[in-house]
Amino acid sequence: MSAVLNKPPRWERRKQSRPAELLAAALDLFVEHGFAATRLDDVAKVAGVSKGTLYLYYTSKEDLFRAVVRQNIVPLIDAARDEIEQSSQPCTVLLERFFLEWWQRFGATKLSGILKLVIAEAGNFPEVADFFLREVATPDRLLLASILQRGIKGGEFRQFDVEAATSVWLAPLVTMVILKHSLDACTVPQARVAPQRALAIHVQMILAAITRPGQF
Amino acid sequence: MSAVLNKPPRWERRKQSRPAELLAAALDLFVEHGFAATRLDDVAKVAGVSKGTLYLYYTSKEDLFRAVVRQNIVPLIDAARDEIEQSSQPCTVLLERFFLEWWQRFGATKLSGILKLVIAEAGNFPEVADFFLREVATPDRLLLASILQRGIKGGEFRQFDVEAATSVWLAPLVTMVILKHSLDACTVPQARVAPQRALAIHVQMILAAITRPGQF
DNA sequence: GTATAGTTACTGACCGTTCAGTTATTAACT
DNA sequence: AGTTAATAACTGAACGGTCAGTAACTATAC
Repeated sequence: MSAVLNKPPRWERRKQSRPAELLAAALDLFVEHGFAATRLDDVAKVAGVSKGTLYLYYTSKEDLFRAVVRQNIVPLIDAARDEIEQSSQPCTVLLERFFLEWWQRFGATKLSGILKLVIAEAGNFPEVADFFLREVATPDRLLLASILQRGIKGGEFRQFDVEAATSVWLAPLVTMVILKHSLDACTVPQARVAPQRALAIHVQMILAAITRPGQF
Repeated sequence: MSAVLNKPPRWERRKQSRPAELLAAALDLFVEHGFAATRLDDVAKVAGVSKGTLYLYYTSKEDLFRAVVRQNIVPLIDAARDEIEQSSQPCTVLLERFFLEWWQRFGATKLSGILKLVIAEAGNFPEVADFFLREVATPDRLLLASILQRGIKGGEFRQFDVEAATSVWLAPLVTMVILKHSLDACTVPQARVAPQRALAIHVQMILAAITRPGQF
């Protein structure tokens, strides 16, 4: 009669780990379905809690989204900024690394789905787009610009319109991300150039265009 | 008392013109808000009818969308195909015209908002994306491919992987369209290269890469 | 006066958000 | 150690608003 049944509790209190688990679930679902089409019910279910719990930690869907970006993407930019500022490598090398690691650490991962989401839904959620521009896109452009500026100041690169160049040269990365998360993901297999190869050519063209001849 | 008040009718029966008016309204709203976020109530209101009337002419939201594409975009492709088949101009000229007129007749107009919509919502509405690929994207790629093939056969162009090239060379057009309809439209004015100039360089690079030296 | 283009009112599903109530956990007091 | 009171993490039903689609009705035009 008095056997210790020791039934497991219906749930546990894990205040420490809930936020991270919710963010992980939210990241996956936002990437898969976008902002509007992601249901908070589903986020909660994937995180193993009820929807009410989600609201204990985040005040709204948008708040949840901001937290996802701050946890997953903003640190990437901060780390990159540190590396660039610390580094004493030639700017040609810094520039190549910028593009290659942008793709490796961001473009090729599911994180890039967030960029696609923002671009796709900017019109319907302007505050979300504003937030992303402020905390991610603009800092990212400034990072690239800082490398270019340094290269010009140090004489490695010739002089040119840095602001325009950053926009233009980031565009191919954005395209690759968008295709990866839209048409590529859903239908007929399209003939596509491998990202690595496209990147290599991109960098090669840029360097050919701005490196001072005979430098070093 | 018996003054002829001559009150105007509360509405008119205009079976002929309703469909076109509904399509025009739908095009504008789809371009502005996307597929999911466009309300059929609003489409009807802009067209000057009630939502019930919309359902007299189109069986569903998706049906309405297909009609918008068939009325506005498919004819562009058919017209282009005719022009290309009829034309006896050199393929270098045909190729340049393909890109310039792609932009003029489609990219620069609000029609390109439909392409952005499809890319943005392909994941959530796979049937819509499939339809668009079948009736627009693939025929468009084949159009470009046909010019390239003809150029190769006629000796104007050297031999190369036409299928891969079409995908790659359409990508910049797609990027320009997407940027025009997302971040560009909503926030901080970004430094951007004018589409015309980007196109000119794009064409120039392609021709430099594939024209047989000394041809003509 | 009748066929039908058109309207209006409705249904049912969906989803972000809230909150009253429930349960695991901790602390306090025997 | 065992009982109990207090706390706070968590649940899930319900609310309020939205919207695609439907159906019952009405005015128009011939």
